Amino acid sequence: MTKKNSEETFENVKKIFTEYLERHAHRKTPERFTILKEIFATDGHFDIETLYIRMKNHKYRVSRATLYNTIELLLDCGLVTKHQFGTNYAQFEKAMMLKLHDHFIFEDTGEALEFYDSRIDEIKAYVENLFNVNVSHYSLTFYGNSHQ
Amino acid sequence: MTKKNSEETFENVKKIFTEYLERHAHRKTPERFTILKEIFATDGHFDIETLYIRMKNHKYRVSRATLYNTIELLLDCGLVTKHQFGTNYAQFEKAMMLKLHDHFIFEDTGEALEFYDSRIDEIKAYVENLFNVNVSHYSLTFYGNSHQ
DNA sequence: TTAGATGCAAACGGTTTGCAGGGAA
DNA sequence: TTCCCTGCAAACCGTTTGCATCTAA
Repeated sequence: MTKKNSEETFENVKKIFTEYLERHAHRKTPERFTILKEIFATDGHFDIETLYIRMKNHKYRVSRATLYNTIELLLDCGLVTKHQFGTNYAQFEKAMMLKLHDHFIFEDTGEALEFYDSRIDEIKAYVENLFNVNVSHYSLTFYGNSHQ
Repeated sequence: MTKKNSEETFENVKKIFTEYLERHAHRKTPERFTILKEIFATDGHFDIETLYIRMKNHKYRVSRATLYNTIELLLDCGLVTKHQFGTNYAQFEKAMMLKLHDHFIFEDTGEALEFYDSRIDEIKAYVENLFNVNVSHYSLTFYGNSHQ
């Protein structure tokens, strides 16, 4: 992806967040946009502490309270997703606009690989029909190790 | 299921645990078997605090430390499974010997329904082949609400 | 007898909360 | 000017740990 493209992508994301904040009468503070920028500038999963340290290294100091607060907004407007890979702390990642994806976690290192298999959508439809419910989101994670 | 049958089932479970403890040179303490019994006497999910209180109500006092310790053993020998349904505390349930099952969680109440769809095994095979890994376990959970 | 297990309470660590000060609208 | 938001630090709470005591083997 070219630099121009990723800039365009971030502009889209910024617009989505801006509209979300306006729609909910939330203030457009510089902290909120800086956090959004930091999240979209890096790939992969992160937890709050990692994000906190990363922003400090980039000479931008925010409080953990603001990070938790802002992540909540980003989750609510769908720009970030939350994972709980069997640990007792949450991990996040920027939302994939193009397709949903699921995870394989290496049990020894915690490293995450991503995949997508459309059969999950069939299972989802099965569940919605079986229980007469609406599924708003789901989590599919495999855990294991290298073959031998 | 008759009373006789469920007693037989618990005898099996007790035997599995006993053999596990012997194989690993762990002591067969009364606490460990009482905890196992308490877990298999009730259905559904539970967390450590709930189990702790339930045992207290049954006039059997164990420390939380022993509960955490014993749960770890039960997980290791496959008699109990652990879930982390997006919260920051773990939930457990006795292992289903007959079939694996997955969950639908009501977002408002936290209530859990269980289901099984064999297409998950196809996805598992796909992932193992894709990444050249062995999957030791997995987690599939849908979240949502009643249809209207 | 003795190494491993228990119970208690303190420590730990991620997350939440209360509040004074600051800044977006 | 208003009152929502931020930063800080304390509180919170599920989980882990240290240690004296106990007990299964």
